[in-house]
Amino acid sequence: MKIVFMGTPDFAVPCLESIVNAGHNVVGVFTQPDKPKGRGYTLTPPPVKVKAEQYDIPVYQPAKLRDGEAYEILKKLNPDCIVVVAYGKILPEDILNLPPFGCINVHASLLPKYRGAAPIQWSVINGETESGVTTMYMDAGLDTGDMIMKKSCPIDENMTAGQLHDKLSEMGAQLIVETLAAVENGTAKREKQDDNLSCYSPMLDKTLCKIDWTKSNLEIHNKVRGLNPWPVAASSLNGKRVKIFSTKLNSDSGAPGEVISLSPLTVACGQGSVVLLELQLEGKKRMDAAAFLNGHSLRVFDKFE
RNA sequence: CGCGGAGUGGAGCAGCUCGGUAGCUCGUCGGGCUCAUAACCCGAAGGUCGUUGGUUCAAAUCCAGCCUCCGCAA
Repeated sequence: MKIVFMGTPDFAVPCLESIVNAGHNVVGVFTQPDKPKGRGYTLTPPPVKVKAEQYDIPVYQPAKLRDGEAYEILKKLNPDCIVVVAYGKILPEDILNLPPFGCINVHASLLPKYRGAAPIQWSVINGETESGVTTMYMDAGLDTGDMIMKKSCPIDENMTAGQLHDKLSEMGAQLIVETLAAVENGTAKREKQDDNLSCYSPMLDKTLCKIDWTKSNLEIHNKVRGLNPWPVAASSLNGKRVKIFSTKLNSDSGAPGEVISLSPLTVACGQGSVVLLELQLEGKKRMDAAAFLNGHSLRVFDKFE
C-alpha cells in the first residue's frame, strides 16, 4: 500500500521500520518540527525524522495541520492509508477522511483503558499487571476510534516504564504490519470502544516526580518505576534534590521518609518501606546505593523529604 | 552565547578559600580471630590529582584555553 507515516519519538521508529520492511511504499513522513533540546538548546530532530532520512523518505514538519497546507501536501501524496504513531498532533477531520483506507493509529495500551498521552507510564504508576498495544481507525476524538487489533503483555512487578515502552514499541511494530495486511485485504474488524471502561492518561508533569513518603511502599515503588527513565521520581535529602531510579519493596516500617537501615539503604513509607537501589544527587552521576553511601555519610533516622 | 555543579588509586567522596608530606568510607590482596560470617582485628598493593599552557623556588590548590560528565530549564 501507499502509506504516509506520522510519528515523532523513539516509540514510533520500530513501526516505521517494520512498515518499510513489510514492503509498503511509504511516500512521506510527517513529524514534529526540530526542537531546541538539552544543554545549550541544540536544535534536535525527532527520532522518526532521523530514521526517515535513512530511508530517503521525504519528511514534512508542519507546525500546524489546520491551515490547509498539510492537507494539500497529503492530497498530492495521495496515500491509501495514513499510519499515526505517537505523532503528538491532532489530525483535523478533512485529513482523517482523506485516505481511502482511513487513518490508523497505534496506541500503547489496551484500549479503551489509558487513552491519551502517557499510557505506558500511567499503567506502571497505577500498578497494572497487564498492558499492550491497540490499533484503531482514528476518529475525531482522542484515542476513541474503533479498534482493529490488540496484543497484550504482562507488566512485571519490577518493570520500569522504559522497559515496557521498548517492549510495546516492538509489539506495536508487529501489530501495525498485521493490521495493515488485514485492512488491505478487507478482513480487518471494527470494534467499538466501551466508553464506560475508558480512562485517560494525561501527559506527565514534573510535579509528579516528588515522592510523598506517607504513601504506601507499593504506591511509591510503582511511581519510581513508572517515572523511569523519564522524568524520574525525586526526593530531597539535606536540601539537595535526589533522583530515585529504582527501588525494591520491603516490609520493615518506620516514620515516613526516615532511613531505617543502611545495608541495604531502606527508607520507611506510610506503609512498609522501600530499599533504594539506584539514585542520583543533583549535579552528580547516577550510582547504586552502596556507592552513594561510601561518599555520603548517611545515618539511620536521616530523613528524605 | 539559556542557568548551574563536577572530573583526585577499582567505586563514592574530602582536601582547593589561606600554594609546600595524597586523606576518608568501601572494594581488592595477604594474615589473624571465629563453629561461622557480608562481622571484627592487623598489614599491603594501587594515584602523571581530566587535559594543555601560564604564574611561582614550589601547583590537586592560583590564572587561561580545551575535553568529558551531570543537575535545572526547554
